[in-house]
Amino acid sequence: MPKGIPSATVSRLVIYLRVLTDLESEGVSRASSDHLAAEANVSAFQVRKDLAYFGSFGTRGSGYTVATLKNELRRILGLTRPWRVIIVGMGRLGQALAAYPQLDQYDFKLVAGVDVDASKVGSLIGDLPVHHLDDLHELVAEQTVDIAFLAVPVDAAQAATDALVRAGVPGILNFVPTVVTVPAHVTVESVDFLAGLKRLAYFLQVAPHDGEREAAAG
Amino acid sequence: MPKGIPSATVSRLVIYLRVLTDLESEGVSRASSDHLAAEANVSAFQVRKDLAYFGSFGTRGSGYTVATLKNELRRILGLTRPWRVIIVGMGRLGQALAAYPQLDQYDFKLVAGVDVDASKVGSLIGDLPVHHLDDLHELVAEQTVDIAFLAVPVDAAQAATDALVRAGVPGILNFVPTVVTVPAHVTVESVDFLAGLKRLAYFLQVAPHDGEREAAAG
DNA sequence: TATTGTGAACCGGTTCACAGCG
DNA sequence: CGCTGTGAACCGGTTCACAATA
Repeated sequence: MPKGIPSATVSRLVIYLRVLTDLESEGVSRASSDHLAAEANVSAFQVRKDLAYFGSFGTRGSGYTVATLKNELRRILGLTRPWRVIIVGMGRLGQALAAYPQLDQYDFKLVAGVDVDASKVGSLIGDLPVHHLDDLHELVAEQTVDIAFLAVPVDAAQAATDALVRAGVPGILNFVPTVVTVPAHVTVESVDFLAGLKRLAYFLQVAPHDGEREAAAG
Repeated sequence: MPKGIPSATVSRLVIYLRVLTDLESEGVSRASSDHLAAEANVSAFQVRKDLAYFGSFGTRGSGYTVATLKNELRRILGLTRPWRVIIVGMGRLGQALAAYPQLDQYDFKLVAGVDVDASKVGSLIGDLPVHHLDDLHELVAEQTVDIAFLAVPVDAAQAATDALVRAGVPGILNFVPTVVTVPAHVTVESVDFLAGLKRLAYFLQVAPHDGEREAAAG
């Protein structure tokens, strides 16, 4: 709920949630900040400080209850209610995303694909109905879309983004290796593997066989 | 060359390089830090400070020469010499990566795929020969592999990583939504779209229709 | 006694103002 | 005169030490 949370903290909360999910599936029911920290590759201070932004979830002397903390993190991250998702751009990447399992694990619900290719529009890809970009407005209104995966070619990225903004989609997960500009009321999170690859090249070049790094990533 | 460069700076250098490439293709030959800053969505101070870590590339009074600065950034980022890449895990994602164009644009050369599925090993996917994971050591030695794209299932990620480390691959671009652990002499950069998606959910939930964000991403 | 929760110190990156220079 | 390059101020996130408490 509060404001002023470092975005690095949010990234780590996502990791803690993953760790807790793993621990739970291994039957571990309690864990200390030390334990969580080791699994997440951060310091125990960091774990406690990150959690402290949102409240007190542990028991002094004995640590955290895995199931409880996991649920708190899901709640904090907004992963308890369903998010309705469309995929914009049903090329190779869009199709790979459409087939990704695990998505409904946290209530991300793929409701449709969008493309401009007449041979795709109207068909099903996987079990996703593909609509034309021109029909975006109705689609978004009817399906109350929360999030769009942007997976179009670079040249089409800004135009598709503008269309999403006009249609009222509040969140965009951008897979396109370019900067897209949106008004302040729209949230964009980027997943740019080319940028990651170039950073990697830099670190390799600067410290050949001698760099330590574990980067969070969009 | 120097040490102690903020990794955020490296991320931004990648963006500047992209901007400069765009400007060059538009026939723009000179640009000020103000101009670059606007295109990259950062402040002009930031652009100058980032560049200052590596030297002086501009001309006082008239800005930067696009072509020159672009080449400097390519050199700084290590994008002038070829990088030899293998893809580990030739599932849907691995295949999408194998087909990605633009990769050789900066001299990233896909040399092979790796999988454990007998029906894939020995075949060509796209034009990539697929080897068995057990033959990784020879493959890496023969092909002098610099970078591995890790695109295996979550359960197999750490084991595949260990194999890459043993085989002597110095850099890993990790697409798997999990934390992989490596010794200090190996560099890992992660591209985790599920993490990005969860962060997006958080920002949407915390500031419904009222969040500004432009995230860098792995 | 063990481990959390947190105010304060520390550190590093960003912002800024201006000196340096074409 | 304009724009770059940079030392210094500022700010925010991380680290730490320790008080609180089961």
